[in-house]
Amino acid sequence: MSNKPNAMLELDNQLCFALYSTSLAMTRVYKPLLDELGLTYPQYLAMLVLWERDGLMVSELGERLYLDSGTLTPLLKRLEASGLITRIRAVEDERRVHITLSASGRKLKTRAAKIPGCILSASQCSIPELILLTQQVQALRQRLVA
Amino acid sequence: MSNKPNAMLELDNQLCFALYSTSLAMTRVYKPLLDELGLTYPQYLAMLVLWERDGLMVSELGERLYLDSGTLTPLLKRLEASGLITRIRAVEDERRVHITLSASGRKLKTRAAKIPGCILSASQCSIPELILLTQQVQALRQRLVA
DNA sequence: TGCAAATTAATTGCACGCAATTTAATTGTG
DNA sequence: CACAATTAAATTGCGTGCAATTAATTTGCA
Repeated sequence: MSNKPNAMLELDNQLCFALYSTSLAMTRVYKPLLDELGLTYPQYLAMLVLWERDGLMVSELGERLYLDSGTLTPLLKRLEASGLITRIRAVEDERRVHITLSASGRKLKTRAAKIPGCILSASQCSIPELILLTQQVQALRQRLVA
Repeated sequence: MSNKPNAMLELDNQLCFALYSTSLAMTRVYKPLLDELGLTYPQYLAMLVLWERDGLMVSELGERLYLDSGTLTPLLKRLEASGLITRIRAVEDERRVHITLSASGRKLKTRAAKIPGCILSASQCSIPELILLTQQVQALRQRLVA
């Protein structure tokens, strides 16, 4: 910053805009890679969660992704329509819906495996630099949601 | 990362998700502050640009914000409907539309002046830490758009 | 000069995010 | 047991982002 009167209001001094514009830039880099898999970027994030742990409820998926059912329900319906997941009401508590990978949903993970390397090379970051930046941004997120 | 087989595909190892979720968390912190001004977060960004330099063309605004006319045209129409800006076709080149602040658009800057401080306190960051993180994220953005 | 190429916004269609509400099921309390 | 409170997901409505297309204007070149 500086001693200019409104330096705090300048776009390029704002962390929020750096995050916003960089996140969108990241999504644009993913786009052609995800097009090959038939996924949007938020759908890809949901698949990442399910590849780690299958059978989560919608609300558990939402906690992992910081998204609510208003966002996830239609997104998951599209993944179901694509044949990647199934949405099944829990018998023990019919309010809950469990999200389960289909065979083709599990199989897609192998095709997705090359994506992180592509992104790494596009970001032109060293691995340690990338890890540090990730941790710093995660730490900021934790302070913001508190 | 680690030596686990799919560590690169784990959600919490991904810089992209850190940026995405932190950017959304940031927007949620802004929401109540911007509600008072009657602005959405992207509208606020557009106003930040115009408070720095008035009379830009749509495409110049887009270069600053990394957004295209498909996003900006409807956003700017809403700002015009709110009475904060005017959209005027340039006489020298009628393809161009200049965005100009109205009196109330200029005046809104004084009410917005307190926002950066609120965000700073919510982010619980020291100023030097915030500046450094902003620069690192901006540098990543530059590499991604290249 | 004439006219194709390029430029600038606007439009269309789709997929998010999210606030607010609704629906359905379960829990807790008297 | 009854029934209000709570919980989980779905729905509705609005404002982005963005690809693809369109419309209007200007530029550049034969």
